[in-house]
Amino acid sequence: MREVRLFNSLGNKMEVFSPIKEGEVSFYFCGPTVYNDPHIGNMRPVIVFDTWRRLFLKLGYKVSFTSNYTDVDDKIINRAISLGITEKELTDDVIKEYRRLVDESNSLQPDNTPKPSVYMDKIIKYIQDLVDNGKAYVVDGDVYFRVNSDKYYGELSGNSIEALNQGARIEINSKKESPLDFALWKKTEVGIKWDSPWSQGRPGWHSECCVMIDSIYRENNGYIDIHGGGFDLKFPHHENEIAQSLAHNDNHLAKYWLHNGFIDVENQKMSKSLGNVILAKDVFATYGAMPFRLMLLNTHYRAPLPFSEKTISEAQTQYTRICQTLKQISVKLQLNFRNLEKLEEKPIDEFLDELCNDLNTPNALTILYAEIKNANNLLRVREINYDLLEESYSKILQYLSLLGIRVSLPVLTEEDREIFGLYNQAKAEKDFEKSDKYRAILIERKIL
RNA sequence: GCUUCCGUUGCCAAGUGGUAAGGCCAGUGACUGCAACUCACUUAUCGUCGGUUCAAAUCCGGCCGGAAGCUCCA
Repeated sequence: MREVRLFNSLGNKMEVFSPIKEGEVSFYFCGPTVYNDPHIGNMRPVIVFDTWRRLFLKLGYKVSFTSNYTDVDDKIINRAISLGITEKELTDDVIKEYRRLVDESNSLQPDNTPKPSVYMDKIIKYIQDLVDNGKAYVVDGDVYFRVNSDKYYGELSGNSIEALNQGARIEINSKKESPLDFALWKKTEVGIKWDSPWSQGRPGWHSECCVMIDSIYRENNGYIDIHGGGFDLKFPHHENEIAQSLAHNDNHLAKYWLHNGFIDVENQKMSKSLGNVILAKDVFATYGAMPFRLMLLNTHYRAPLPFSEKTISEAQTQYTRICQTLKQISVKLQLNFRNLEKLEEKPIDEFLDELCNDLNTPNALTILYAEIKNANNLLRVREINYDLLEESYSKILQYLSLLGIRVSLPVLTEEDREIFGLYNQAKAEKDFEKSDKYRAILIERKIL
């Protein structure tokens, strides 16, 4: 199998991918907290990790892809209260919208989409295990993880317990043994809560992913190949996940940790407090989901991505050109009675090499553009070489499929072919009035 | 303060030791009945100072500038 290199945040270096189980990839990325309309930043991991997924599938791996919806959270409770609806009504709505956006971005839906609310028994059991083995302790109905019990703590983020202690802010919560300890369970008064051995309350955010992975991938002792998420999740979220997994299963939860960069707006992180949040549905409606996806792939997934009117409309231009060329090829091939249903898949090694190098989509796109140019050159000559054109077409379609860029192409009917013939004939006879008429029809049918 | 990362042409963006990919915009030219599309050509020595090296955008150090994390956040 082709070698895949990926940058492992755990260790901060490039590594050759070697799956836990031959030929299989278990993949998890931290999904959204479903309390609000997803913004464009939420879509970056969706699209980035979907592209990774497509690559592994193409290479012949059996991929198990999981992404959670965090449906238990203070923000959810607060918003539900302010809207006067239940938490479930709110999260169901947001999940529905999120799934729609995933579809629209041409990302494959995950194989599993666990939610903490339905894993509550397992979460409680998991926390109890940590209490039992001394890695966690109970105070006043809260349960905290004992960070000092983990001598490797800080491995992922490059922090050390000493350094973190220095930088720690003054803690309001003095119940904890150490300011670095984090909550596994919190006793609560307000909002949805569950019974537990310690109190009525809710689990901490850091435990949820651990438990769901532990549960879904139990046969692997809760150890998966790849865990992804945004850069900001590295610390403390992922650090804490690793700490729990080490304490519970004696493994690092995932062999490879992948982190995608942020989308910046006006050179700053997009955040609610800055008031620069841009909703995915708005961008999709204005510019289209495919240009948005293309814009993301224009930049390497680990790099920050500046979002602006300029970057998105540039991607729109690029997308339009790709579509235009592809449509022209498709029509030409159909007029030549080529069977587009059963295209022979031409090798695309060069392209795969780029993606296999830590998903270098910018370089992969360079290859795509070269092929587009090649196709355009094939199209503009008088005597078209249909074999070469078909080969080019096959490659471009494969490229786009790997990148998850969807293009809608016309399927010619008998009538279409006829009109096309008449159009060409009129043009040859220099009857431009007639040819303009046919051209208008062809344009209306989205063939030209 | 501590941790992580970044600084490449007008804009976006690859390249991470062997002499600067690609895209957008712009300009020139070509094709064309008109329009659209398309094609060809043109445009940077890599924040800065110093070091290592036969050779550095690429490694090391200082400085300047920017972002993120340390607190809910993709």
